Amino acid sequence: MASVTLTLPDGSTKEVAKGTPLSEFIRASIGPGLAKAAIVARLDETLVDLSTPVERDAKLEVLTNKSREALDVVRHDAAHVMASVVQRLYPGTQVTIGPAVEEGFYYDFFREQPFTPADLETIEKAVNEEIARDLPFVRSEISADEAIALFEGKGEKFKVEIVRDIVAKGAKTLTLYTHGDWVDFCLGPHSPSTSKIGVVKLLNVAGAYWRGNSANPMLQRIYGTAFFDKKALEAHLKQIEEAKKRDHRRLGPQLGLFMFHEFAPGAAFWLPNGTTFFNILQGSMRELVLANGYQEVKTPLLFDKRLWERSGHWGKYRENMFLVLDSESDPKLGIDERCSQSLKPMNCPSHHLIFGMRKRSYRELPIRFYTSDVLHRNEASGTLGGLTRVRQFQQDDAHIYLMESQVKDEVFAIVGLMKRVYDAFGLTFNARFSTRPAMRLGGDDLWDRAEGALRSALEATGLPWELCKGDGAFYGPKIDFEVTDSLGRKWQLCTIQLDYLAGERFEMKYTGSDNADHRPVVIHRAIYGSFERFTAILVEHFAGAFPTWLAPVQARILGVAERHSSYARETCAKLRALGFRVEVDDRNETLGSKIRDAQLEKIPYACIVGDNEAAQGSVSPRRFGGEDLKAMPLERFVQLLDAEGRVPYGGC
RNA sequence: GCCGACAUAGCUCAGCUGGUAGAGCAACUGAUUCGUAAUCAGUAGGUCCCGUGUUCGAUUCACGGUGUCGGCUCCA
Repeated sequence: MASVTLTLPDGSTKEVAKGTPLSEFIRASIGPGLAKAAIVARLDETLVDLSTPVERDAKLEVLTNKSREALDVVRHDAAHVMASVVQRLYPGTQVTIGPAVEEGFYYDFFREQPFTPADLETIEKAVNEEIARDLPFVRSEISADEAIALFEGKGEKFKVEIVRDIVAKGAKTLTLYTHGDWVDFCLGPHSPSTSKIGVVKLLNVAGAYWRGNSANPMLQRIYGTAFFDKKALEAHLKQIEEAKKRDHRRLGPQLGLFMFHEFAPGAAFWLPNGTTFFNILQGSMRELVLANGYQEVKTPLLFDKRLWERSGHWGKYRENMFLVLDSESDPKLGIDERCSQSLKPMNCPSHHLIFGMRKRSYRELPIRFYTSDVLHRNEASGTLGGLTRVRQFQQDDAHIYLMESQVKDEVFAIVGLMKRVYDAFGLTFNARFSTRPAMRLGGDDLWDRAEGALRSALEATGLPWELCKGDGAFYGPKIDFEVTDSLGRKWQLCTIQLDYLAGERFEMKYTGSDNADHRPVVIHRAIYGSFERFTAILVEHFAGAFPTWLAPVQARILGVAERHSSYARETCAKLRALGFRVEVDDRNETLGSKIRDAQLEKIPYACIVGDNEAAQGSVSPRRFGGEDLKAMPLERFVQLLDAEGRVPYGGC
């Protein structure tokens, strides 16, 4: 019998008879321990079932419950098991798809009646029973016709649609997986049997459109998660709890940062502490950009719709714009004809108008206009949520007008500013470089130059980045930055976009050294993204315990007894005069309870003042978290605040 | 916008099948004058989200609306 060679991760090689199932090979040639622990295997680059026969020379890696990819596989297993249970418990329910996702898995079902939380409990229990039954996952192949007949016979319209699509793409045979008496069409791989899954927890049920298209029927998506053992599941649930505690929607009002009201859905009220916070973000960004060649401008909030017609937004994004009704317009007309103005949803066109106010020289370039005006976008009601998705917001928005030859240096400079800002907050980030999409404007030579400039700028920064082929905007390539917060969650904050279209649309031009007119290239860029969203991320990143330079209240002076009030107030006044954000707590409460409140409000320093401090002109600061710095002269505390209170990226 | 859930005191939440609401914390008043995460006592606090309906009677049931939450779609 012919044999083939498998190369193991340690580099050793083993001969095996051709056609031997992997599981056999692992048991016989590596060890029964690993055979028992194995969940899936990687043959060369592909994940495969352990039942797969070995047909050719390959590299082999056996994945066990130590592997993240194996976890994804059993989560997919769990989705299958859940679907089988749901169809048994709720006859008539149709199945669609059910993949593993970042945190677990889901399965989309079609059923008229909604699943209730009680249903989820029932399903979860049944799923875990099914896991305990240790049913093997059995793989089989059938022809396309058989597959269609099979699912048509079951009345599974959605499955039939998927199968037909795959057949249309040229597939002749399809893979099925069966566990117990339940069968699904699926590419796999799956683990050997249900007991590999460990433990399943169902989390919630949500609506989802069939194939993600709002014109299609609404399905019910059941989200769940699976782990190899209970301990890991509990750790995960704890992590969800921790994230909940940090939720900016809860902490924001609690810390006096912001609130919402039903009279203005999607628009924040910035409370005193929040306004201070906002102003710190805004002021430090202003200092930073002004020190780096930007010019701040302010433009109207309300614009004639002709501006949006010129920019191209009126045709495509009118749905999301707040229109202003002309009071004298004819009520019989459509809304489009009755509105001639809208609140601005973005700053770019108004910056373009400033650029175009007069003839520009190449000597002036790059010109950098910075604005943090209020913007309005009429987002669909169902999408609103906290500060991350709002209708009214402000951006640290800038548009840079420059020659193509300046793009590389400019992008490099922007990334440098961004790095300074994100480093200050302890946010790590990675870049994604998006190149020309299929639908695009401009010739290949233009795109070659544009992508080349962006890429070389990125490479010059030395930051890691990944290529996203074809994800660019139709008017130019872009770089997206994704930051990772203290809980490991990723947020897409900003993009640097190259725009070759705006120059045309707004007939922008500058006179070059050749005394001829040229179109400038435009760069759209923001570092925070929006102040609202950035605030939300920072609140959750720091769990509300901001560093001294960012804290709305940097220190609170606590009198030990009421007779220390006047000294507390004097001290507070002195610190305020020096520009620090300080307040006094001279309520008739015990020191312990005042300390507790300062701690709950996450104020960086609680300064205790009593008889000793009043006599010596000192304070006894206690750091957030409990560290007692003991009595120190006020001047020393001033030095401390001064050092910690400085914005790490303010100015130059 | 779509699917589902939720909305009770400032906050966190009780309130079984319909009979006009309760706790803790916060607030207020008084006592207490205190040294690093909650001093004690008392008082007050409600359009049970809004509207309509069913009912002798609605916080509770039905319908409509608003907002919020979990998702989908969207995010120039």
